[in-house]
Amino acid sequence: MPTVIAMAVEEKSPRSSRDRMVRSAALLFREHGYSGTGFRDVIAHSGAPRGSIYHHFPGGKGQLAEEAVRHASHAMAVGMEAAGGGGSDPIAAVRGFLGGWEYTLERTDFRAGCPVVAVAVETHERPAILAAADAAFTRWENLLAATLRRARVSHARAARLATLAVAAVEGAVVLCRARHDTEPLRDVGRELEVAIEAALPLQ
Amino acid sequence: MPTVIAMAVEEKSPRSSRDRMVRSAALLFREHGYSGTGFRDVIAHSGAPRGSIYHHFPGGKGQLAEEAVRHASHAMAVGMEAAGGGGSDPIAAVRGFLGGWEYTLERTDFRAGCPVVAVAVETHERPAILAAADAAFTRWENLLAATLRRARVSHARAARLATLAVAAVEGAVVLCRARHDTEPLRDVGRELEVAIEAALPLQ
Amino acid sequence: MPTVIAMAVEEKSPRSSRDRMVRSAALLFREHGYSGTGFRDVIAHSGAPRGSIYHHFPGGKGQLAEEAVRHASHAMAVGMEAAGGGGSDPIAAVRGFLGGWEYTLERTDFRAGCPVVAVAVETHERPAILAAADAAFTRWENLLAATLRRARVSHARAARLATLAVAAVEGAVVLCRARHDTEPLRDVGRELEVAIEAALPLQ
Amino acid sequence: MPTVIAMAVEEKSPRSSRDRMVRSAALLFREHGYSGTGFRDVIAHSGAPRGSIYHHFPGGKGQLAEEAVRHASHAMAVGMEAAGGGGSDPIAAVRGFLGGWEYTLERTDFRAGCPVVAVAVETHERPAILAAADAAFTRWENLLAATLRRARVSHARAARLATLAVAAVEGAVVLCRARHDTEPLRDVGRELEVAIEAALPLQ
DNA sequence: ACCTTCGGGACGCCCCGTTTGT
DNA sequence: ACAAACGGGGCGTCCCGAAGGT
Repeated sequence: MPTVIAMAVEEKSPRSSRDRMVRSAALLFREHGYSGTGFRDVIAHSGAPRGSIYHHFPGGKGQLAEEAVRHASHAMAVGMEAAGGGGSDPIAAVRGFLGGWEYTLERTDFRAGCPVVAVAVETHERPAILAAADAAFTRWENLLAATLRRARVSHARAARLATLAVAAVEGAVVLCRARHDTEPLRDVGRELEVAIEAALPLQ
Repeated sequence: MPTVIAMAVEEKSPRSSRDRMVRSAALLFREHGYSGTGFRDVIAHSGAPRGSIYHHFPGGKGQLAEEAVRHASHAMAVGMEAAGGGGSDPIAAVRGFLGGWEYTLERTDFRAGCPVVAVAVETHERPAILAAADAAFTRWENLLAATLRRARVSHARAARLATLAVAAVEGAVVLCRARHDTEPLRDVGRELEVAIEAALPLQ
Repeated sequence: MPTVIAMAVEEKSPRSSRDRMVRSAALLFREHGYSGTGFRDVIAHSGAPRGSIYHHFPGGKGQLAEEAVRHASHAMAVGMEAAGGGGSDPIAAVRGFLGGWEYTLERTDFRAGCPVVAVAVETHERPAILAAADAAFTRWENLLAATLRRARVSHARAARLATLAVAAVEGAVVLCRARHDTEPLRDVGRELEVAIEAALPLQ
Repeated sequence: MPTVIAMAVEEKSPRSSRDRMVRSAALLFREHGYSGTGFRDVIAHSGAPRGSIYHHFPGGKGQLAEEAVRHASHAMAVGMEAAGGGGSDPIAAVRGFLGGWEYTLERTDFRAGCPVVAVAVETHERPAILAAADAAFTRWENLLAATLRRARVSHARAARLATLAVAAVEGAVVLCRARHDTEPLRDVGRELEVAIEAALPLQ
């Protein structure tokens, strides 16, 4: 149910002013990237007061990005688990991961990609930003790898396949934005399913 | 021969002041992204005169990015062809593609990624920029797909596998930058090889 | 005894949180001026709690500055009296005044000047700040003038010489900071002594 | 002729946009100090365009301050020479120096002091700012010292008296601003004259 | 009484991508 | 082919309240 995943990322009910800023940052980063998103944009999008930024994020934009990445990481993980990430069907798990992006791309007319990737493609002074991005990717890989292992794929193979899936889907999202078409994501999905089925033990 | 590829991207002998700006833009985009790279940086890196920008690029920063993407697209394609992209060994072709990135990542201590991805993750007013990125990805896919077809993989399957390869490698480069480690790229490479071999017809 | 004077300004044992803020403000003003010193700096330097500012100083930064000037005025006056300002040797009194600054300049590597001057060179909305500065200068002049009168210098002459001394020493402190050298202060001291001796009645 | 001096500082006919910025900076620094004067104020006062600042002063505010100090230094020196600084009457030279400030203070209702002092009372990252202030003070001292030497005062004594005069006048300007009265300046002037006359050789 | 959280608009300096004159 | 000049926005920080906890 891709909608569920996307909702986990996008529709989380706004709570505090601070949370809204983090969520807005994630939403804006995935469209305009880190450098392309200004505090001004975050303020306008979240409706948060301007003077509160430094109060909530003394570490400045870097800290905001760090938390936005963690927020996106968590939201996606929750969505993946809801889509079967806790079970033993790796195909379903990958479909959930992939479907979430397909939904997001179409819903935003290919303006939005993955905020974690958007932050990770820029060199940052603050290494914690990249560390948060790494943690996000690793978490998603672990979710998929666990599903594969539950389907009796070997530990090492499961890890590699999970890395392949995360990398391929994230890469495909970029291709889709450039092509203004979800075909790359669907093609990647089909081949990932083939690769996973081939890795499953007989019966 | 990764070195050959990387050289094709990085060491192309500078010719005109205009070419140097395009090349510098590509080198800077892959580190700091589109918005994170200013004209000032391009000027400083290329040594070109300040006032020449709008003489050479009346379309402004967007035009420069467009040409930088085309430049990177071409350089990478040349490198891939040199690494076996013209032959009938798809494994070698993928290894060439992948090895180029591994070399670049390590040489720059993971500061540099793919300039095409860096440009594609931001929404642009000028659609031609994304079109150029799409053309780059498509060209690389076509190179790999042609190799697969020459190895007797069906047309449709070859296209999908090529898309998987480009998406997975580009995604893995992002993962590697976040992890400060080339392991994701190597894992992706191993699984891509497995998938390709499984797709080849029996002898 | 210059050390005594400086101690009176700098080492006064901290009492209440409020007093520490006033003292910190004086110490920071003499280095960075009024506009160059923010509440943030005062908080950090004094260790006072952030939310207490407007409890203790409802008049805001202006009130803090006013009290800082009064604090500095008093501390300097105490030091001058300790150095002979209560006696009948004007030369000793001037030496005490001057020596205090020489000590402060050297101890801070010429980063710190007179906080009263630092506040007086800026136009303020709140006139009470300048009034406090005027009171400080006047108090110091009166101390020196009283010593001169006790040495039998006429009332009017004593007042003028005291003004000269205060003005010259304060001006010399500024010159010393610019020159990163105490020579101007020493030169001014020598000439002030000559002028005072010339003003003393024979025998 | 104090008016002449003040005109040299204040009424210099504006030439380039850049010169107007430097002049405005000097005029604003003398009222609000270095930190109290923002680029916005300089822009508004000079009428210069905002975007030109970084073009004309790549060194930022520090460079602007440096040049403003040099501008003030030169203007004052020109005024002093016009008021007798080139002759052999030290009393006239001091009167010219002092009268310029008296005129400025009254004309601005004691809002304006010496821009060089205003800059020198703050600690600066850029040491060149303080160096420029030192050069200004030294230049003025040398002008007065030369006059004293021409009146046959010994080299060393002339230097010390010149330092006393510059320090006392600059200090007195600060006192006058605090007191909102030119009396300190007049008192200092009388005592400086006495001291200088005492230093002159008998006919 | 004392202190904290949170908020609030304005402005700090710097630098951006661009246009205007040669 | 280039330098000068331009207006707007970058992030960070300013000084100051409002509301509430202890």
